[in-house]
Amino acid sequence: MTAARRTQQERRESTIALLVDATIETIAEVGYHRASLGAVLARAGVSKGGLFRHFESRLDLVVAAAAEVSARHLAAFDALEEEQEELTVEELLRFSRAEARAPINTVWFELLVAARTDGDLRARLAPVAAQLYADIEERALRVLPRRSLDDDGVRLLTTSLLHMFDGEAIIRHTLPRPELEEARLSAAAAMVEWLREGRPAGG
Amino acid sequence: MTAARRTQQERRESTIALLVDATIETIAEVGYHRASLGAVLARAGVSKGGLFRHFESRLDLVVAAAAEVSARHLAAFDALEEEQEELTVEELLRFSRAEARAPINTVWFELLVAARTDGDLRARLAPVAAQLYADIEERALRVLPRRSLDDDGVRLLTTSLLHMFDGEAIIRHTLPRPELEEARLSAAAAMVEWLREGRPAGG
DNA sequence: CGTAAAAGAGACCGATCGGTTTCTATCTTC
DNA sequence: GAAGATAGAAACCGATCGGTCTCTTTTACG
Repeated sequence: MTAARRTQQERRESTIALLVDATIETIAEVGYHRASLGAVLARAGVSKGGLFRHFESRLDLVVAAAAEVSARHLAAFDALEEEQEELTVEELLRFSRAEARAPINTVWFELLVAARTDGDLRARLAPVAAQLYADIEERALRVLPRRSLDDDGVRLLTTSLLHMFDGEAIIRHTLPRPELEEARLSAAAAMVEWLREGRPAGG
Repeated sequence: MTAARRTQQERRESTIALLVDATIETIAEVGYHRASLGAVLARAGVSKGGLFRHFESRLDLVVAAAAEVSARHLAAFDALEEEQEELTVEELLRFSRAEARAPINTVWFELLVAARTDGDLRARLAPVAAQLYADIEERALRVLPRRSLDDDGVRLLTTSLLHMFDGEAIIRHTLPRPELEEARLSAAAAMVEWLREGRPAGG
């Protein structure tokens, strides 16, 4: 049972991918503070020696996981956009909410919350977060046809809704409120429709 | 240098208060997963024996801290309400945002995020969260005069704004965006004013 | 092939974790 | 005051943490 011969680069990249995937899954499953190297390594089927060959520290590994989560968010959106030419506001909001609730996004929360009290993590996470939001807002500007909303308005609206869905997603694990959540999505969709079309007067 | 004589009840309650306060401060400062018993005890100036006399486990201590955080939120609102008879919408929103950003509220986030992956914590936290939201919504219903918004509408609006401020507060530590945040508060205030007064048509 | 470099396995390290146990100090009750 | 109960201090426990070190396996290159 000899393993297929691989180049060093292939070996390297596949091990790194195993580790990053396992890190995301482990954090999603047991949380950041319980996602020990031991737990990650067991899941990845890699040894400590293998890990520290490619990552200088647990922090490095975790930052790589954050970048991967970020990339997957964007890829999910791009896939949606590709398979459906015209997206309604409600479809956009349902997608955003689903992403906020997705298991990989819990990794994002875990890291953001941990970053508050961990200067090193915060410093490393900041550029990843900045790039993610820039990419999200770029897509929002592209995909949301509108009459009376300028670019800054779209950015404000987009980030406000993301924050709302994020906040909802966090507490929902402990205090779910299905009726409120459904009403919230409908109300948000109505509001966005109304804002983009140009309100009758004042505001 | 003999200590003043205290009853057992006084000793007990003051020690418990020391521990709960220290737990809140420690979680706020270093996060949930680094708020070890050692760190809490050092801050409280209490020994391990003293802690385990009153709390069965770290979980018990942490749940007591959550309840205290919840009580302080409500007390802060009640104090605001008392010192100012008429509250404008903007004042209400600024208060809500300030509470979402307050150090003690970071304790709340830490626990909510940890609760997702910790069934015991989640089970213990759920009733505390349910009571807190019930109390918040009760106050919202009392304090928000309105024409065209029913009670469910107020609940939806209140929780949606809280979620938004919570989401903003979380990412703000890593990715602050002061201009957006200020615009967000203004826009939210305008929206609430408009909703409570009764919109001209449709929606 | 042989040799050097890269990748990976796993024993090992000191520190720290939550929790237990033992013993002392303080308070209550009579 | 003495006796019993409550509160608190601190040594101690096994487990686990992130990280290092040494050694083996796999690939690269002549």
